[in-house]
Amino acid sequence: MFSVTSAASASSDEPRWLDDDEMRVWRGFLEATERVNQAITDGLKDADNLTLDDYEVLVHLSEAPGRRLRMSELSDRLLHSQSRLTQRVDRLGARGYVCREKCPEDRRGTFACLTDEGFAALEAAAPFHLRDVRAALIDQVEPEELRVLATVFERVAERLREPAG
Amino acid sequence: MFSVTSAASASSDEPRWLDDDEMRVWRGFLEATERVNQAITDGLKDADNLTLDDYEVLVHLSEAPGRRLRMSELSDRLLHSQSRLTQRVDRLGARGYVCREKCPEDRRGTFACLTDEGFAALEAAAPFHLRDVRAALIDQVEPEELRVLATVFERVAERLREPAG
DNA sequence: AGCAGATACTTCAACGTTGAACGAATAATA
DNA sequence: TATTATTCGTTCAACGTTGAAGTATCTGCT
Repeated sequence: MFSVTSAASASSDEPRWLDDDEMRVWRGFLEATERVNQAITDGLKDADNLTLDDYEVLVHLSEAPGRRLRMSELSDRLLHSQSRLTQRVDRLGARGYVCREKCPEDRRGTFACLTDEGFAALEAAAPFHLRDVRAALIDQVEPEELRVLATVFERVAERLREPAG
Repeated sequence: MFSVTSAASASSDEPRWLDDDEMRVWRGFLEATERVNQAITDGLKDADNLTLDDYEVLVHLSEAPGRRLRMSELSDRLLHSQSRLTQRVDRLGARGYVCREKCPEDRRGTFACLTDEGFAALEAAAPFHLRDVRAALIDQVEPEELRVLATVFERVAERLREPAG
C-alpha cells in the first residue's frame, strides 16, 4: 500500500496517489529495467567478460572521431562520475582495449582512445549483445509500441537533463 | 556505429541490426532509466538518507501480512541476491527500521520484520518519493502512453522471468 | 531409519562505486 | 599581471555488491 506514497496523509499539497495504470508503469519500470539490465549484463559477461559499462565505453569511443574522447566528455555521455570513469578506463587499459593520450590543447586533459584490440573486442561481442538486446527488449515490442516507447524515453531523458527545466 | 551490433558481419545467422525506432528505444532506455534512477535515488537520499533498495525493502515488508517476509521471499521479489539482502537488512536493522525473527516452521528460515520506526520512516519518506516518481516519470507520460508502457513493461518482465520461455 | 541432495541464510574476500580532497592547468576578473 | 575561481583528471577511504564457500536444516529416495 505504500509502494510509492502515504495512505494516511491528509495535507492538501500532497502529490496525488498513483492510479492503476500509473502504478503498473512504475512497478513495471522497476522490474523490467532490472531484468533487462540483468539479461544484458549476463550476456556480455559470457561473451567477453565485459560489463555493460565497459561495452558502452567501447561503443562511444568507436563512434567518436579518431576513436577517442576526452575523459570528461566520455563521463558526461555515460552519465558516470569522473572517478568511476577513471577506474573503468584503468581496467579497460589493463586489458589492452583502451589507452590514454595527453591532450595538447588543454594540458589538464586526457583522451581515452580505443585500441585496435578494443575495436576487435567490440566487433566480436556486438552480435551477441545485439541478440540479447533483441531478445530481452526490442523483439518483445510491436512496431507501434516502439514509437511510443522511443518518444517517451526521449522525453523523460530530456526533461531530466536540465533539473530546473 | 557499433552501439549494438557489428557493421561488417556478413554471416547470415546474425541478428538484424536495429533500425531507427529500435535504436531510439534502446538508447532511450539506457539514458532514461539511468536518469530516472538517479533522480529517485537522489530524492530518497535527501528525504531520509535511504537508497532505493532500502525503500523497496520497506515497501514490500509494509505490504506483507504481519509486515514481515521470509528473507528468501524478499530477495526474490527485489531481484536481489541473498547475500545482498542479508547485508541490506543488517543495515536497516542498525537503523532500527527492520528486525529479524526466527521462523518456527522452518528452522533454517528467517523473517525480516518492519518495525514501527521503519513504518514511520516509510510514511515520512513516501510523499517525497511519490513527488519524485511523478516528476521524473509518471507525469511526463500521457494517459494513452501510460497504458502502452504498462503493457510493454509487464510483457518484458514476464518474458524474462522464465529464461527458457 | 539413513543418506544424498536441495534449500535458507550468512560470511568473507575480491571487486566496483561514491564522494571528498588533491594537484595541475586554464579562465575570468580586477 | 596578479588573484581568484573553475575545470580536468586522479587518488583514497568508506561503503556496497558479487559470488563462492560454509553451516544448519529440510526433503526425497532407498
